Amino acid sequence: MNVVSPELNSLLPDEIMDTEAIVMDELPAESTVLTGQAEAPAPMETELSEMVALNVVAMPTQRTQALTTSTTADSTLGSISTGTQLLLTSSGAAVHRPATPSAGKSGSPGVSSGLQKLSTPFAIPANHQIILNKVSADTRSPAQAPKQEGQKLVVTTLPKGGQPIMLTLSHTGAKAASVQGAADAKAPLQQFQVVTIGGRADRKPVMGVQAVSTTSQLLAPSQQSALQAQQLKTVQIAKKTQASPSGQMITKFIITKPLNSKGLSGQTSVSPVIPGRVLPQNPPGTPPQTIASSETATLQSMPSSKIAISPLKSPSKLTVVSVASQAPSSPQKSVTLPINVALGQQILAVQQQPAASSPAKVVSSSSTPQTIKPVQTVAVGGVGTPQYKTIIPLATPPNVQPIQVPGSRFHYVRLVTATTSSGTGQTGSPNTNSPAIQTAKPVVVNTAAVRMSVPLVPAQPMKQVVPKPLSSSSTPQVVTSSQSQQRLIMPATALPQIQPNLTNLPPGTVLAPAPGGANVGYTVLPAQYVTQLQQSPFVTLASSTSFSTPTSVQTQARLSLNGLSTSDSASRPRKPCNCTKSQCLKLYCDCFANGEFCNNCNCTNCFNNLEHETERLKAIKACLDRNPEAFKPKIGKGKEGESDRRHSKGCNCKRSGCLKNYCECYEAKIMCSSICKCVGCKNFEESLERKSLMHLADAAEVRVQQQTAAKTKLSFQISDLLTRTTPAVTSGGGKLPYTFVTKEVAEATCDCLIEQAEQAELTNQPQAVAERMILEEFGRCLMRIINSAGKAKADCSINC
DNA sequence: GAGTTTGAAACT
DNA sequence: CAGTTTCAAACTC
Repeated sequence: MNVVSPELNSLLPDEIMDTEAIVMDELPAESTVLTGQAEAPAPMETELSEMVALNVVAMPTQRTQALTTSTTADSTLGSISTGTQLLLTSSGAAVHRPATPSAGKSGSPGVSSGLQKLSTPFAIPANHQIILNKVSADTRSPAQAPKQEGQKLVVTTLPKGGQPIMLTLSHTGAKAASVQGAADAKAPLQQFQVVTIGGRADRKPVMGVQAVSTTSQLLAPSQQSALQAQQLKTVQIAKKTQASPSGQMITKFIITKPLNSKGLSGQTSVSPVIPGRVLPQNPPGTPPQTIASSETATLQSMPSSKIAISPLKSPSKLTVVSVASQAPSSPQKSVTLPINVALGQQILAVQQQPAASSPAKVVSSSSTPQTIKPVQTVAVGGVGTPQYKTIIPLATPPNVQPIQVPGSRFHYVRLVTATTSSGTGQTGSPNTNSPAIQTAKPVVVNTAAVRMSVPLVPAQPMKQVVPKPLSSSSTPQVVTSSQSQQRLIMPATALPQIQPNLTNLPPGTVLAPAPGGANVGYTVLPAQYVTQLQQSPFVTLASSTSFSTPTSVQTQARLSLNGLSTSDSASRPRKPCNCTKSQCLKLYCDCFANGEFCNNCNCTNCFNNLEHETERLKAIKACLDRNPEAFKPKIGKGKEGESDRRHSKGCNCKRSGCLKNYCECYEAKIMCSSICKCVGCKNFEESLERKSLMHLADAAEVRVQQQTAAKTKLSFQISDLLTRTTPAVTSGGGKLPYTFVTKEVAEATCDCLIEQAEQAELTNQPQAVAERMILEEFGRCLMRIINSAGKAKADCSINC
């Protein structure tokens, strides 16, 4: 499975891609010890054959089938008895540990290099489905990042006293050990994903699970701290057990890596973004946090899916997490999760695809709302710098839409919701006919090298973001921390039954929407984008629900975008472009240059959208070839002793004197610096022209603000007056008919008052005089209304 | 709104 | 790297 198609990948700059591969091949069927092909090299550096699908079929005896890792569709299932611990390692060491000594064969001790132990065995509930899409790549320092071969992925369940299922995706052997041991401080950190599927949200999370990477074990504590050792990620999902059509209780675990949306674009869908919660990232070394989900999640990745990752302005990886409950009527369903990341933004596409009719694949689970812990946090283990993520459940309309974030760059997010499954579960893209999915394999584990695009933009401080909760049942949570790259997890739809639990999701990790689920998808968005998301027409933030845990909302550092706070940029929606010839695929286009999709623009023949991903990626590549820093902010911090903000390249103005918006320095409200090559520059500190212009600009801005405030105030006053006065139209009474004060009348009155205020201001009238003029005008307006009403009343009495 | 000006981006 | 062209935004009327 390709994360990025070879064609597209070749277009991406090498420096932004890094590969981390874990490949697990088929595991022996009927084997308690499941061993994939150790050291399986990634077929391609750019290829992710990293779908990890673990399908556990819980029979009445809670038999668990799992652990088939392969790119092929013929993987067989291993049978695991109830309460067994399943340990998978990509290194070929997949160990099935029976809970009881006689329950099964003991796994190879060497396999559990990174997985130390599970404190308490858990029974595997039926009908559990989890899909984890794992993207393991250090996007920030790809060149320095050795390939992660020791990644470990732990999947466990927290059901009714059962036993956890643990998947360890680690490459054992001298190679992995040497790599890990020799990892320098810059080496990307391995990440753990622990997915816990529990029958109840309030159940105790897998606190006893300790996952220790090989690197962590080899390194001293101080080294681990420096390296920010692999992070344990725990996801607890409360599930609901439900019988499959065949009558079998099925627990499905699917762990996949991001999929490329190519070939799936036609089927992709984007749902409105609904606020969810902000999940703080655990600092390195902190115990994993657990989030309980209220529903059973069935997730399945499409093997052919790809993920296109383009340089991010922000080094953080985007994580899309989609957890949806599957409709009972659609036992067979698969979800394709195309992910595209371009221009520093990460485009996430999640698409459902019908799975082949395999009993093992058939999973029927109805999402059941369950009590969820009010405060849940998801720690996102970023490499080097932890990152918060915004996970947005995707809403129903099955289409793909970009999410625009004005003022910020690289915010592309493709949201594809898992559509409600039909009886046949036909919602998938025809292009994603991967055998692995169509052929129902109980367990498919694929981990492959991922060549990730690395954002070259420094991390930005986060602004305070308070996503609006969507449904009352959902528990959106906002958790902030001092960490940069905070992100929110936002439910896109009111899906009471869904409460995905995501903890410590690694950057780039994608959790696919449950196939046939309740149309729920999750995408991770940087917190700084939330503001735009709330404003974007593409994203509907439901305000019907309030956070159940308002106290969890914490103040976040404000993001700085080109020197402007996120709130500033967010409050000023980006202007729509008017490109006609560039197809919005060149830096002429502000949308493209800002890493945004065109949205509500006036452009013609626009290719800056999801429908032209290939062209867009090529354009991005071309831009980066010309200028590797093309998508970096132009306004950065200047040299020491200079202004804090300056243009990275400097302007080249010749005729504008750098006092018009033609000048990028002036436009950014910064003065020209020594690196500018402008002629006749007047944009410097002592410039009288500049001061004059600034003064005028400030005065104009103040005037606008005052007018706006006055208008708002007067409108409110008029509205209040009208609402407090009971309309009374009596046939013969003396009361005036306030019903004549219509909206139009009120607006006209406001206009009159504003006009009066402007006149007072233009004539430099003192404030007291101005207020008097306005009040007098208001009185005249009232009199006119009264007179008109009285006249109309008289006319009515005559005519009627 | 049409036309002009401007400078960054793209191209040679 | 420099000169030229293209492009879209800013600006003017």
